Amino acid sequence: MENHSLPFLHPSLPNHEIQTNSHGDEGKRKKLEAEYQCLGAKNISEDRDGKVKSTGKKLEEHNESRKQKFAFQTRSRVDILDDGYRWRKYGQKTVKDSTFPRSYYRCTHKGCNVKKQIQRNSKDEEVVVTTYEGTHTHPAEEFAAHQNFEIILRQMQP
DNA sequence: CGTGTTTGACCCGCGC
DNA sequence: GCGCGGGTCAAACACG
Repeated sequence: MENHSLPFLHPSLPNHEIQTNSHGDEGKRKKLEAEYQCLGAKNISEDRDGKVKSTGKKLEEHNESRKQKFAFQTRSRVDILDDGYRWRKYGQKTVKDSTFPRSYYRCTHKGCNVKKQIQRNSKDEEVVVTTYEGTHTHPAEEFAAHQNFEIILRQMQP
């Protein structure tokens, strides 16, 4: 409330738990939660150099910038929540245990490699699982983030 | 024209 | 080693 940016995009935010509003797939949710916590604990190195010549892995930069993942669920009809950032879709895959595909977004900014994936639950169509990965290195645009901030907060509280 | 979406191919880790 | 599941690339396309 004191900042313009959303709380789940802050680097200093601890690992928030996934909203346990689902009345089904509790085991799966717990598994997902554990996975996310594990991912948040360890650092994920991104080495996607296999495109050109994957003769060997280049670990030139093993910086300790741990990519944190943060997932939460919201109840909304539309799966695109404008959080004040500009996202460019770069992929869409179908997950096995879900009838709806999962969309992959990336923040369109120079040097800001923040990824975000949006998945809709197959059981409850209204439930949208949003997973953020990384931290923005630039301020967000301030047009409608305020409104959506309130909406998301309202949806996140039990 | 510039920017974002679509969509199949490709890559990679993992289990068998 | 091979198939599968998941993540990404990038060319083609759509739209202002």
